[in-house]
Amino acid sequence: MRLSTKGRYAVTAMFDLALHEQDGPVPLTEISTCQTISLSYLEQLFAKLRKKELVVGVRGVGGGYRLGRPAHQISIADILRAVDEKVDVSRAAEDGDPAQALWIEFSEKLYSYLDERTLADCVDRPYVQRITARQDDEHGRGIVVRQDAA
Amino acid sequence: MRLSTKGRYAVTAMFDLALHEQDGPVPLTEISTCQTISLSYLEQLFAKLRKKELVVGVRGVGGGYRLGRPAHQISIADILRAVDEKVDVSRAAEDGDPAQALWIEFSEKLYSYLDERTLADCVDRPYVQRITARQDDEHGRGIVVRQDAA
DNA sequence: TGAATATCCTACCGAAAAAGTTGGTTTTTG
DNA sequence: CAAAAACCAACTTTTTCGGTAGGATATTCA
Repeated sequence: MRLSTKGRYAVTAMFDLALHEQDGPVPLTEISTCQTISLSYLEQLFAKLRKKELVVGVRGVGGGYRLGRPAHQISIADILRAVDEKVDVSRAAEDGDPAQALWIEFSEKLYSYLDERTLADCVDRPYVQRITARQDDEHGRGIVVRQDAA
Repeated sequence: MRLSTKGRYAVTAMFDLALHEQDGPVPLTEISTCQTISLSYLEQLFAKLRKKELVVGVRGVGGGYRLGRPAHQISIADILRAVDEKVDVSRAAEDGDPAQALWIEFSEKLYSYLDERTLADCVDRPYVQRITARQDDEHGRGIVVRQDAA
């Protein structure tokens, strides 16, 4: 189990894709500038996400990335596992140490918790829908904070 | 938020202390040999735990470490925060990016989940079943997907 | 008193991971 | 063709992880 800034980058990027799911593919340049992550680092993360089929790349002008499957079928744990590729929760399950056994028990609970949390759970809420609705009417999507919505 | 082998070391060590709470202080040499972690690395971790008053050191022969307070008052999140000392969950809360906002929302839920899991919960099972039964109507896995509770 | 046990403390080290950089190539659209 | 984008690989820098080394201090017990 691992959860660091790397995982946060991946999850927030996936949030972004989920938020703009109906607007066609989201280019990484947008996420990069919007979230101050280097483009190439994002590319490396998305290579892993694509390998796990959590995202689909669309090449060429107007391309970008889309979700690999519906948002309610992608859990946070899926995303973390994809970018970490270190799922050895049970490093020493057999040595009979009680404290180790308790850790395994705990981490399994944590995983099942993270497996229950889908992108749809996190994104589909009225508050966010209102925020993004303002952005989506414009095709630009560059700067997030607008002064007026004319 | 960060969760890696470092956090696991700290948590399992704290499990150990909680398990032997009534047997007097537990020396780090014991945890070290029992769990194949280097003594000095453990000492470094416990320096941080002691700074946050999660443990109390007892010097001299027959010494070791005891819990700093009752097991039901120490959460897993407490332990992780102590050894990570990087609690900047809200790295850019104000820049208005919806995806970032969603991450903050999510990580706060995760933290509150980890804050409810105390050492006592993990070590002393029957006691905990009562606690968690109070939290979510469904007993068992402790899956808290809904957050309607005000 | 002195030896043994243990916490406490500081500095340093090597390996690994994280994060970013550079410099491309393909694919697609206009 | 030019621009926008995914794709790809090699590289560098920075940080963290886990460990090593060498102590100092406190306590117990013979």
